[in-house]
Amino acid sequence: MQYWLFKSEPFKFSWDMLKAKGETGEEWDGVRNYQARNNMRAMEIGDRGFFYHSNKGLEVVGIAEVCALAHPDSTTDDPRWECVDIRAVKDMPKPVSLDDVKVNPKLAEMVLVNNSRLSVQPVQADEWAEICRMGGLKNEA
DNA sequence: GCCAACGTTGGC
DNA sequence: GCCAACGTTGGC
Repeated sequence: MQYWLFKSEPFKFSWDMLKAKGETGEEWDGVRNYQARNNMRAMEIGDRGFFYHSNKGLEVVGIAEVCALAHPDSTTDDPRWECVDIRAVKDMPKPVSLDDVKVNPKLAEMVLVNNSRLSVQPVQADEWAEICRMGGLKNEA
Protein backbone atom coordinates (compact mmCIF):
# COMPACT_ATOMS: atom_id res chain seq x y z
CA MET A 1 0.00 0.00 0.00
CA GLN A 2 1.38 3.32 -1.11
CA TYR A 3 0.31 6.82 -0.23
CA TRP A 4 -0.01 9.74 -2.64
CA LEU A 5 -1.13 13.30 -2.94
CA PHE A 6 -3.33 14.65 -5.74
CA LYS A 7 -3.38 18.34 -6.41
CA SER A 8 -6.27 20.13 -8.00
CA GLU A 9 -7.39 23.68 -8.40
CA PRO A 10 -10.80 23.71 -6.73
CA PHE A 11 -12.36 25.94 -9.37
CA LYS A 12 -11.39 23.38 -12.01
CA PHE A 13 -12.04 20.15 -10.16
CA SER A 14 -12.86 20.31 -6.48
CA TRP A 15 -13.18 17.78 -3.70
CA ASP A 16 -16.95 18.29 -3.76
CA MET A 17 -16.97 17.40 -7.44
CA LEU A 18 -15.08 14.19 -6.75
CA LYS A 19 -17.47 13.30 -3.94
CA ALA A 20 -20.38 13.88 -6.31
CA LYS A 21 -18.95 11.15 -8.56
CA GLY A 22 -19.51 8.60 -5.80
CA GLU A 23 -18.16 5.05 -5.95
CA THR A 24 -17.32 5.23 -9.63
CA GLY A 25 -14.88 8.03 -9.08
CA GLU A 26 -13.30 10.10 -11.79
CA GLU A 27 -10.47 9.84 -14.27
CA TRP A 28 -7.50 11.86 -13.03
CA ASP A 29 -6.85 13.17 -16.52
CA GLY A 30 -5.01 16.13 -17.91
CA VAL A 31 -1.66 15.35 -16.31
CA ARG A 32 1.13 16.24 -18.75
CA ASN A 33 4.15 15.69 -16.61
CA TYR A 34 6.31 12.57 -16.75
CA GLN A 35 7.03 12.39 -13.05
CA ALA A 36 3.36 12.69 -12.20
CA ARG A 37 2.48 10.10 -14.82
CA ASN A 38 5.11 7.70 -13.53
CA ASN A 39 3.65 8.05 -10.07
CA MET A 40 0.24 7.15 -11.42
CA ARG A 41 1.66 4.12 -13.24
CA ALA A 42 3.06 2.91 -9.93
CA MET A 43 -0.33 3.10 -8.20
CA GLU A 44 -2.33 0.04 -7.22
CA ILE A 45 -6.02 -0.41 -6.59
CA GLY A 46 -6.81 0.68 -3.06
CA ASP A 47 -3.80 2.99 -2.70
CA ARG A 48 -4.82 6.11 -0.83
CA GLY A 49 -4.05 9.72 -1.54
CA PHE A 50 -4.64 13.11 -0.03
CA PHE A 51 -6.76 15.49 -2.07
CA TYR A 52 -5.14 18.91 -2.01
CA HIS A 53 -6.62 22.18 -3.21
CA SER A 54 -3.99 24.33 -4.91
CA ASN A 55 -4.24 28.03 -5.77
CA LYS A 56 -7.39 28.54 -3.69
CA GLY A 57 -7.67 26.85 -0.34
CA LEU A 58 -4.13 25.52 -0.11
CA GLU A 59 -5.14 22.66 2.11
CA VAL A 60 -5.61 18.92 2.24
CA VAL A 61 -9.37 18.52 2.24
CA GLY A 62 -9.93 14.79 1.98
CA ILE A 63 -8.75 11.27 1.34
CA ALA A 64 -9.23 9.54 -2.00
CA GLU A 65 -8.53 6.02 -3.17
CA VAL A 66 -7.30 4.60 -6.46
CA CYS A 67 -10.14 2.65 -8.10
CA ALA A 68 -8.68 2.02 -11.58
CA LEU A 69 -5.10 1.36 -12.65
CA ALA A 70 -3.29 3.64 -15.09
CA HIS A 71 -4.92 3.65 -18.52
CA PRO A 72 -4.74 5.96 -21.55
CA ASP A 73 -5.85 9.51 -20.79
CA SER A 74 -9.13 10.01 -22.64
CA THR A 75 -8.51 13.73 -23.02
CA THR A 76 -5.64 13.24 -25.48
CA ASP A 77 -4.65 11.07 -28.43
CA ASP A 78 -1.05 11.23 -27.35
CA PRO A 79 -0.22 7.70 -26.15
CA ARG A 80 2.38 9.01 -23.70
CA TRP A 81 -0.20 10.17 -21.20
CA GLU A 82 -1.97 7.83 -18.84
CA CYS A 83 -4.01 8.30 -15.71
CA VAL A 84 -5.72 6.42 -12.92
CA ASP A 85 -9.26 6.80 -11.57
CA ILE A 86 -9.81 7.91 -8.01
CA ARG A 87 -12.84 8.19 -5.76
CA ALA A 88 -13.53 10.09 -2.57
CA VAL A 89 -13.21 8.10 0.64
CA LYS A 90 -13.63 10.60 3.44
CA ASP A 91 -13.38 14.24 4.38
CA MET A 92 -10.67 15.65 6.54
CA PRO A 93 -12.56 16.59 9.70
CA LYS A 94 -10.16 19.54 9.92
CA PRO A 95 -8.47 20.47 6.60
CA VAL A 96 -4.68 20.65 6.90
CA SER A 97 -3.29 23.82 5.38
CA LEU A 98 -0.01 24.28 3.54
CA ASP A 99 1.07 26.58 6.38
CA ASP A 100 0.44 23.82 8.91
CA VAL A 101 2.53 21.45 6.80
CA LYS A 102 5.41 23.93 6.42
CA VAL A 103 5.53 24.64 10.11
CA ASN A 104 5.69 20.99 11.14
CA PRO A 105 9.30 19.73 11.22
CA LYS A 106 8.12 16.16 10.67
CA LEU A 107 6.83 17.24 7.26
CA ALA A 108 9.87 19.21 6.14
CA GLU A 109 10.81 16.55 3.59
CA MET A 110 7.42 16.46 1.91
CA VAL A 111 7.32 16.84 -1.84
CA LEU A 112 4.50 19.31 -1.31
CA VAL A 113 7.00 21.63 0.36
CA ASN A 114 10.08 20.94 -1.76
CA ASN A 115 8.65 20.46 -5.23
CA SER A 116 5.44 22.37 -5.16
CA ARG A 117 4.85 22.10 -8.89
CA LEU A 118 4.48 18.32 -9.03
CA SER A 119 0.77 17.58 -9.23
CA VAL A 120 0.82 13.89 -8.32
CA GLN A 121 3.21 13.14 -5.47
CA PRO A 122 4.25 10.20 -3.32
CA VAL A 123 3.70 10.56 0.44
CA GLN A 124 5.72 8.67 3.06
CA ALA A 125 3.85 6.53 5.58
CA ASP A 126 4.96 8.68 8.51
CA GLU A 127 3.95 11.85 6.67
CA TRP A 128 0.59 10.26 5.94
CA ALA A 129 0.05 9.42 9.59
CA GLU A 130 1.09 12.88 10.72
CA ILE A 131 -1.25 14.72 8.37
CA CYS A 132 -4.12 12.41 9.28
CA ARG A 133 -3.44 13.16 12.93
CA MET A 134 -3.38 16.91 12.25
CA GLY A 135 -6.60 16.61 10.25
CA GLY A 136 -8.41 14.89 13.08
CA LEU A 137 -8.34 11.34 11.72
CA LYS A 138 -6.79 9.53 14.64
CA ASN A 139 -7.41 6.01 13.40
CA GLU A 140 -5.92 6.34 9.94
CA ALA A 141 -2.61 4.71 9.09
C1' DG B 1 -1.98 39.64 -11.18
C1' DC B 2 2.83 38.89 -10.48
C1' DC B 3 6.77 36.28 -10.62
C1' DA B 4 9.94 32.43 -9.33
C1' DA B 5 10.68 27.73 -10.22
C1' DC B 6 10.46 24.25 -13.12
C1' DG B 7 9.69 21.44 -17.41
C1' DT B 8 9.62 21.14 -22.36
C1' DT B 9 10.81 22.42 -26.95
C1' DG B 10 13.59 23.21 -30.76
C1' DG B 11 17.56 25.28 -33.21
C1' DC B 12 22.21 24.63 -33.59
C1' DG C 1 23.72 17.08 -26.45
C1' DC C 2 23.55 21.91 -25.10
C1' DC C 3 21.04 25.77 -23.94
C1' DA C 4 17.97 29.73 -24.82
C1' DA C 5 13.26 30.58 -25.29
C1' DC C 6 8.99 29.65 -24.00
C1' DG C 7 4.92 27.85 -21.39
C1' DT C 8 2.84 26.37 -17.10
C1' DT C 9 2.24 25.89 -12.29
C1' DG C 10 1.23 27.60 -7.94
C1' DG C 11 2.24 30.44 -3.84
C1' DC C 12 1.98 34.99 -2.57
